[in-house]
Amino acid sequence: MSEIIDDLIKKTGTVSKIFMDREVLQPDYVPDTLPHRENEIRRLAEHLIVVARGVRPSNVLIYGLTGTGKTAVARYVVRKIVEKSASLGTKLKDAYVNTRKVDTTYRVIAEIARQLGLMIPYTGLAVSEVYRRYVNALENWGGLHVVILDEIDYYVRREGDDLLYKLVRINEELSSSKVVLIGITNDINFVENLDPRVRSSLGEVEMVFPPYNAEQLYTILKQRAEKAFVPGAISDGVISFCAAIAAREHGDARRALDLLRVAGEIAEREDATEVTVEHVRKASVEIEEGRVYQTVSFLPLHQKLVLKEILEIVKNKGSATTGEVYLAYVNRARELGYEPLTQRRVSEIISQLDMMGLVLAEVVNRGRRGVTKMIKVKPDIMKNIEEALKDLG
DNA sequence: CTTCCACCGGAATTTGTGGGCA
DNA sequence: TGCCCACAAATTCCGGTGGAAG
Repeated sequence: MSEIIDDLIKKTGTVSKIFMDREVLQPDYVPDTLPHRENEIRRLAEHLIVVARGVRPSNVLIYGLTGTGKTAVARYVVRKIVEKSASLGTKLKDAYVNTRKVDTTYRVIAEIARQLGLMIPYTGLAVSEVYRRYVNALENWGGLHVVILDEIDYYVRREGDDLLYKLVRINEELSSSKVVLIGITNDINFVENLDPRVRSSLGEVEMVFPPYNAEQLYTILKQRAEKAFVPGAISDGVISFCAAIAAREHGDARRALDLLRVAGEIAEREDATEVTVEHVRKASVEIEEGRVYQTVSFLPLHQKLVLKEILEIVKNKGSATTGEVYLAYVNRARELGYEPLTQRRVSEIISQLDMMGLVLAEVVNRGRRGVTKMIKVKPDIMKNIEEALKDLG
């Protein structure tokens, strides 16, 4: 046992043969330069720079698929301008909220207020109270608050656009201070469901981020790789292989960087001196397997039970329906001494499992035999799921 | 052409927990 | 102390639905 630990310490404790600075490849790392986004940076900066004269710029809406640098550009530009504002003597602060992670109205405003320096308890207050405190704090402070709302499409889909409406009109309540919104979304169509007033205000300025192509991904990876890896530990060919894989999957730079990092980690684990194409292939598999295993093992009890029964039925018959799964689930739950959930709930759980990519659930119409979900499981992840489900016995 | 199955999925409501404020 | 609040999971209620069987 202790040899294993010693061995690990030796490996990580000594200088790595592969990594020079693995931080550079972490998803939350914001690099000093963002290649192929120079135009977007300039446009956003030009738009926001009027804050230097104490003027409030109009709100901005940024579109683009995942991993196209929307968040990085927005945060980068805002950060730079806030840094500059100190020397210009303008009062400027920023707030960044990912509304997919911070996913209720209360938590979004609370988070914005907190980043202005307020102390807001994480529950107990009314939403309107938090809003009031935020407005008061803004008035007392008398500056300009740049608020970045990331992934707002997810938020609006769940909670509606009431909060957005309030935020968009917040300046009417303020005299000494101002708020600027920068909205970021993956979904171009989501604006159509917005209240017209919100749409026109938020969309005063719109920016679209196109996906990266393989060539651009290559330069991005190359730039990071030079900082992240020991010289000679990775070749251009391997980098472009990563870029090609990611480009095939909609030009997602985050994916490409993940791939590079995990490939490096595998190489390190194997005690290799160089990252090879083979390591990248393994990384690609490992990322997927790890994702499946992780999501399954963190599933709550009843979700696991449902998934288990789905697997059971699919193994026998190739596919399952909601009714079959529910029946099997109820029996199993009783057997184990748990009170079964209702069918309505189980139906929802199946939909959730589908969204997580663990099963494929398609709503099908079987004529007189009713409407149900045809549930299947991709054969290549079945073993992974079973492995993660072992503890259910 | 009509019926009618076996669910779907939206909406409202409940339950239980953790907490704020005066 | 009493009243108000947020929130996730679950329940209750119920109006659809679309195509194979009749």
